[in-house]
Amino acid sequence: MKQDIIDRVQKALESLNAGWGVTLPDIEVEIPRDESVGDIAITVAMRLARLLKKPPRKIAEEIVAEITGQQPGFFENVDIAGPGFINFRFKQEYFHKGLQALLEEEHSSLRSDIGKGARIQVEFVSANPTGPLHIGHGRGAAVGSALCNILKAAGYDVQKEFYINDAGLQVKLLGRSVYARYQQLHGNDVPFPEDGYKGDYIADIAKDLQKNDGDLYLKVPFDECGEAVTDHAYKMMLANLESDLKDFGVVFDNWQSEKELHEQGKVEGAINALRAKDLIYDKDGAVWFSSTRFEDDKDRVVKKQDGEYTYFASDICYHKDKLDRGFDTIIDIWGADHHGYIPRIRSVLEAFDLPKEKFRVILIQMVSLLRHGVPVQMSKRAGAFITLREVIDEVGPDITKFIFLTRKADSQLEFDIDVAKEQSAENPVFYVQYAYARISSLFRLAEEKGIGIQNSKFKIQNSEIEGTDLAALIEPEEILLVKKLLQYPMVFEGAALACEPHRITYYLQELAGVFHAYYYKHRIITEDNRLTLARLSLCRGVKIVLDEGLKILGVSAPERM
RNA sequence: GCGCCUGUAGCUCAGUUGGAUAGAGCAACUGCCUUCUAAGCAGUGGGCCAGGGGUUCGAAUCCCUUCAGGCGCGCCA
Repeated sequence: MKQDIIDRVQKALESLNAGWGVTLPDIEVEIPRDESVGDIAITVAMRLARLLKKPPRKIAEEIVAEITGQQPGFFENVDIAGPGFINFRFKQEYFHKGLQALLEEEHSSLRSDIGKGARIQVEFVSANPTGPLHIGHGRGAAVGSALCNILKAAGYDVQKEFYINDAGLQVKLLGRSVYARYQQLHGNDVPFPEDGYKGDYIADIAKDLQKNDGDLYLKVPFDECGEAVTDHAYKMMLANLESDLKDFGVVFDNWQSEKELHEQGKVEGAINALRAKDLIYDKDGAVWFSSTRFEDDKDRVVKKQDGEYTYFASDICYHKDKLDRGFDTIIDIWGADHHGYIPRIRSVLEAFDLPKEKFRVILIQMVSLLRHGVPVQMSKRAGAFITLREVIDEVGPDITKFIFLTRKADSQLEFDIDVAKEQSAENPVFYVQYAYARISSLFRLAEEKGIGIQNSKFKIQNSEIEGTDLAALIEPEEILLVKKLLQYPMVFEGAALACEPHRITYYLQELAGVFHAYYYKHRIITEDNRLTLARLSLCRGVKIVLDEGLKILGVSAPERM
C-alpha cells in the first residue's frame, strides 16, 4: 500500500521537478488518524513549500493534477486538506487485489527484504549464572526474542547470543556459597561467605554436588577444590537458565563463554590489537585504554595493578570477537542500569573501525514487581526475589510476554502479579488470541458444512482461492478490515527500523478489534455461497496476519479457547 | 555535583521519528446473547500531554530551563 503510493508520487514529483529543479525530499507516508479523511496521506507538499517558496496547498494541487492523470488509476479520489495534506482514497478493487495477493503469497507477502541478508547479531539476557532469572531478565528475553523475529522477517541474517559471565569474581562467589552449603550438609558449620548468595537454590546445587561427588570435597579446603565446585555450580545454574528460557519460549543460537575467550588467549590478543593502534598505555602500574579518544569521558583500565584483566577487557575482546565473526551490525540489549557502559563499548567498536550506526544498544528499563500493589523487594544476594519461573508458572508465558511487549523497552514498568492474573479474562492478549480462535472455529464449521468444496477451489485450511470472488466484499467493515491487513507491512517495517517490537503488539490489538466488530455485525457463513466464500477468504487473510504477528511476539495462537 | 532514562485520562501505557479534533486497555456508568465462540459488540463520562520559555506553516514529539521519580558515575562484574 505504502509502496504503491510512493511509486505514484515519486513519478509525479519527478515529472514536475523538470520545472522546479530542486532536490526532492523523501516522501513520507502516513495513515491518517481519522479514517474519514482518507486511506493514506502524504505531507510532501508541506515539505516542498520552503524549497519552492510557494504555498503548500498550491504545490499540492500541482501534484494532485499530475497523479490523477496517471493510468491505471486506483484512487477513488485524491484531495487536499488542512495545511497541505494530500489524502488518497483507494477504489474497492484495490483492496480486493491486495487481499488476493495476501491470500496467494501468505506469509511471504508480510515479510520484507530491507535487511538484504546483512549479518546482525543480537545479544540479550546474558544474566550472570549465579542465580535464577528474575522478571527483568524475562523482559529482556521477551523483547530480544521478538526483535530477532522481526529482524529475521525483515531479511536480516540474525544470530541470537547469550554471553556467559563465567570468568569473574561473581562466579567464584557462587562456588564459595555452594561450598559452604555443601559443608553444612555434612554437618560442618563453616562460615558462609560474607556476600554469598543466600537463595535456596544454592542448597539445591550443594545437594546435587553431594549426590554426584559424594564427600569428595569434605576435607578439602576451597582453595584446592574451588574450581571443581564452582564449575559444577555454574554449569548447573546455566542449565537452569537455559531451561527457564526455553519454557518462556526463548531459544538462543549461541552461548558465548567469557572464560573461553580468556583461555583461548583472545583477551590478550584484543588488547594487543588496540596497542597496535596506539590506543593502549601504561600508567600507575596498570594498563589503560584511551577511550577518551572516542566517546568516553575517561580512560579505562583493562589490566589491574595485580595483573588481572578487568571485566571491561573481556568485553573489549568479546565485541572484537563479534566483529571477527563477521557481523556487520551489532545489537546489545542491556539492563538500563548498565547505560553508563555504552560510551566505552562504543569506543571499542569505533576503535575497531565499526561505523557508529552499526552498533546499537537497547536498554531495558527496570521492572518493579508488585503483589497486590505492594512492591516486592528484589535482592539476588539475599535470596529474596521472585523468579521468572514463578511468574511464568503463576501468570503464564503468553500474558507475561504480552505485557512486556506492550511497552517500549526504555520505560520503567510496573508488573503487578495479581493484576496480571486478575485481569487475565480481560487481558489484551486474549483479545487477540480470541480473534484467531474465532476464525479457526468458523473454518471448522465451514468444513463441516462442506462449504466451497463442490462449488469452487476454496479450501479452508489453505488459501487456494480460485473461484472465489472477492468483489463480493463491499461492506464498509470489510473494506476497513482489508485496509487494516494491508497496513501490516508498514507497521512491521517501522518496527524493524526502530527496533521496537511493541508496535506489532499494538497493531495486533487494532486488527483484532476491527475483526471483532466485523464479526459481530456481519454473518460470515450465510446461504449465499459466493458471499460466504469471499468472507471466509477475508477471515483467512486476518488469520494469516494474526498468525504472523503472534509468531513474532512469541505468543501462541490457539485454535480454540 | 555530572550523565542517561522517564513524566500523557482515576490506574497501566501507546502516540506512525515534527502533522490534521491527543488514543487504547483496565476501572466507572448505559445498552446488546433463540443467530457462525459474550474471552465479544455498541455507547457515555474522564486531559493545563509535569511547569515555564524558545525554534516554525505546525510541537506530546526538537532546543533551553525548573520541578518530580528511576538508574548510573570502581584498578567490581
